[in-house]
Amino acid sequence: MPFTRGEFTIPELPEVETVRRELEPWLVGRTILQAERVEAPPSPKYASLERAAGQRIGAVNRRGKFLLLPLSLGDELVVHLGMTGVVSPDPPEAHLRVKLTLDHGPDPTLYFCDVRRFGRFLVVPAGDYRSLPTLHGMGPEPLCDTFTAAGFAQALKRSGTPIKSYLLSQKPVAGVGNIYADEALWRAGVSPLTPANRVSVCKVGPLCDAVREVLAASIEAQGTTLNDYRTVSGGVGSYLKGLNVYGHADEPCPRCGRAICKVRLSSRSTYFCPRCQPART
DNA sequence: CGAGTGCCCTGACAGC
DNA sequence: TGCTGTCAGGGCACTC
Repeated sequence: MPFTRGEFTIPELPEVETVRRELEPWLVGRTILQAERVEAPPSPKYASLERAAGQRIGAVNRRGKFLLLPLSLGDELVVHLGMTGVVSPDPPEAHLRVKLTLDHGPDPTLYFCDVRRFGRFLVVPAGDYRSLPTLHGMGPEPLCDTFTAAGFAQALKRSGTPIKSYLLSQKPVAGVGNIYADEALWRAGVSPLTPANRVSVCKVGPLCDAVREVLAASIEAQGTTLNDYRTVSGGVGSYLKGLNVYGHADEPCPRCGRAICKVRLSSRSTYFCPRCQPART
């Protein structure tokens, strides 16, 4: 689900999945004739991009917030939208970073626009994610059967870092961003500051469920929000309405009425209810 | 090696 | 009006 701030939409996992579904029918089977870096200096974020030329796109997959496009000559195109990345068949007015020329067919040019340059658009040997440590060490997909309470419990034992920080690392489960981490922890009644390996046993299952529910609900709301976003800026309100704690500092907790607290954790804004999410060991 | 910090990058916005 | 400072955050380099 997109989180709209001003004119920008922060891509969360559901939006990346939406992008994947849009790219699939467009790109699968097409051959990349040319891959160019535009308005961007050489950078690891666009590593080996030119290797994509001459290769056919075999699929459009997703892992967490990464898009993975296996190519015909043994490489893989890795795309991360970062904060402001947009993939489109139409040229952007500014901030164009990558241009892919495709073989014959509709919409023969793919433009990657990224205002804040947090995104990536690079080529690696297929499955070789050593240059992308987060992808390399990524946990199970939250909406797949591979994400289980038992496995989640095992993962949480491996770290003493605050549970929210650990969720953001993508290691215990893939695709949880700052907003969803706060919302899931609130739903489960777990303090974001609790060390991962001290989350009480009886809370692991609920937190596992909360992660799934928050992401599933956001996917459900995606269409509506996208429509609003396209029409005007109404998408902001409709999405924010669905959030219980994120962005609601000093407002009453929807569950107990106590004021929502805002703190900095891992250089991220963190919102929680001190009553519903007590810090206990 | 785990944990913590700060950088990247740009635009919106508040305050003076 | 126009300038300055602050905020936003996914991933990763760096330090301890």
